Amino acid sequence: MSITIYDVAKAAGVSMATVSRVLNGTAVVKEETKKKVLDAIQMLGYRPNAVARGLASKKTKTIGIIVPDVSAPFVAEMVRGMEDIATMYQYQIILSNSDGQPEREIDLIGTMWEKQVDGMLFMGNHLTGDLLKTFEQAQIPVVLCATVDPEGRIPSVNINNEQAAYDATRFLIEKGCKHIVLLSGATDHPVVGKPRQKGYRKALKQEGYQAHIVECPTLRYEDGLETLKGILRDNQIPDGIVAVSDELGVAAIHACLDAGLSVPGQVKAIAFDNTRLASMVRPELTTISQPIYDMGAVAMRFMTKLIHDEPVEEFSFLLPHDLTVRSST
Amino acid sequence: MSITIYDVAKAAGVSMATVSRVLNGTAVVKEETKKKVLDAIQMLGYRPNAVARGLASKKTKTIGIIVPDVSAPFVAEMVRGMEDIATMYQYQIILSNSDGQPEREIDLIGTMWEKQVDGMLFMGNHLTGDLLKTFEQAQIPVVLCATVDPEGRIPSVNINNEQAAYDATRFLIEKGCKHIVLLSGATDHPVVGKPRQKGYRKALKQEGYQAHIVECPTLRYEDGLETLKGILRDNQIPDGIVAVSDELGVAAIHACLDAGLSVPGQVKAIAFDNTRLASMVRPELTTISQPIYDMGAVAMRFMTKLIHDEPVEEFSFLLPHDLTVRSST
DNA sequence: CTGAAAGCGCTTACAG
DNA sequence: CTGAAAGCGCTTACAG
Repeated sequence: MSITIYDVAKAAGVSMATVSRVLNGTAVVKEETKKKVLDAIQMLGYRPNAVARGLASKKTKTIGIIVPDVSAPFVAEMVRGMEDIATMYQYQIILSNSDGQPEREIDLIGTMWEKQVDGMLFMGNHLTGDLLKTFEQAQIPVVLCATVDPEGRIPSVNINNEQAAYDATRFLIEKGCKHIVLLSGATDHPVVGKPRQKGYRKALKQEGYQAHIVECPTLRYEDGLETLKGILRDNQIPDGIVAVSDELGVAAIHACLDAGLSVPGQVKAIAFDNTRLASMVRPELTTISQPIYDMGAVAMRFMTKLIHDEPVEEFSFLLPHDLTVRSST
Repeated sequence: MSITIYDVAKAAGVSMATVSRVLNGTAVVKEETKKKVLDAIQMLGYRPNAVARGLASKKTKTIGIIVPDVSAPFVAEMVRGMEDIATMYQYQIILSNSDGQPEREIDLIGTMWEKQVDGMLFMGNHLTGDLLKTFEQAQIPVVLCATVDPEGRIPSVNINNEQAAYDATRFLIEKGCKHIVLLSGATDHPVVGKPRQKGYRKALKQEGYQAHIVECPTLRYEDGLETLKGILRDNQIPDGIVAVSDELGVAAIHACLDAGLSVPGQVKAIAFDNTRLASMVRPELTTISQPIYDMGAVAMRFMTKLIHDEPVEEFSFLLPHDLTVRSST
């Protein structure tokens, strides 16, 4: 049998309510009584049962996090940011991977709901109607991270993707590139698709250059390599490449080098994210630096505000991005 | 107010106990009654409160995971393996980062204990006495992952690090290398230190070659680069490098290239882990492939066995490693 | 400042 | 096959 609040109360010669009060600091307790309680706790090695507390107080001090895949570096770093802030506010996290599958996402929301999480952080692709409905049913605060709700119904933390893509493209233009390919994610993707294509197009249009958008099935290196090889094989050799992830950017560099093209001499490459990978290639990758860790941290901080009913000014956060220039451009 | 089991019971015209039984399948329920209950659940959109269930049943269906840092690719992939198996067995995970700090590790164990996790998966460095004592107090199953207990008191999942280091070194020797440097972790580290140094030494000794071990403060790229530059600057140019992580391996390649040495022409490099990074460099990195995902999966699978008191044969798992040959050797 | 008691939403012997 | 009731270990009005 483990030690309960009852044992502590008995040992200290007070009521359970009093023990609870010193534990939670929910009311003033005479200094002397407090000391007796603390001593008893110490002596017995008592640890409060958070599950019982959760049932009684209807607050579990845990936040659910749903992401497509923790093993992706971008996601892992974001989760780290979330976790650090959660710890700071004495919350723990329940983490689940959805692989971006809508049914799984809904499933996970349900399970977390059953676990009575105090809030949920969500990273995904499209916000389907079913998803929104499930969030609504769960009746707990939700914050999106690196995920946009085109209709702004749910608070979210992102960068300005359109502007970032514009900046990246513009940078290549200023370096003298005229035939710039965009290695894009799925066109209908609300983060790595549409808005970045828009920013890219805008920059080209200003110069009257032709757009050349290629969708990659995923943002992973292997797919990037494949896609790029296809482009180079068709002899549509660009002089600039904007890739929507560092992995695609590295793939771009390698595909060019493998084809005998010099980087940044003949082809310049710029990417998105500034994960650690960007500096682990030669030439090192110029990239739009996203504050990935901060995005997770801000999302979690915002969550704590929502949970504690603190006043909030903003609703959709757009964190600043930056251009980290290295030797691939 | 949310819907409780009481509401369902009333709607179905049965007792709470019966609802509980159909929910958990803990006893046979007449087909007709069952249907009534299921209909009521459906109609009301009832979801059982897992916290209340946890309090009553003393099982929370959650596993605590403590790792140094999820944002490290090795760790992230391992965690993914854990999570997938947990999902398979209907468990959820609480994830925390310790940054390898002993006090923090002990703290986290305490918090997870309060949360009544059914078991804990632990990845860390040294198993201090305090740590072991805390595990013991918590009275729940613990499994180590990519972490060794030199005295075998706690079940664990690893590869045979000594053998792996031997294999890597031997491979370079067979490729003709005579001056092989080991880019090692801290010498007293029970995973990336001692055992790998031992395997390395053994392989060299067989040939009568001289050992040259250099400790890196961390296993990260930046430190590897720094360390390697020091070695090359001292004009102690090796013809082979064994690095204990892929990041160090990539650093080795780049340091050599930057110093005008050809890889694998003048210097051959081999590393550990086979994370995705290994194939994202040129030349691609030859590396000891660790079944990272599987290590996490096996550890979690073993945990489910411990929790359910299934008979277990083994205690310390040594998963097979492999040598993935690429172009850096 | 402190205590007695109800209640959080389940599970689980115990009866029948 | 099903129900009534105790109990899991806390918190929280309510009294005093």
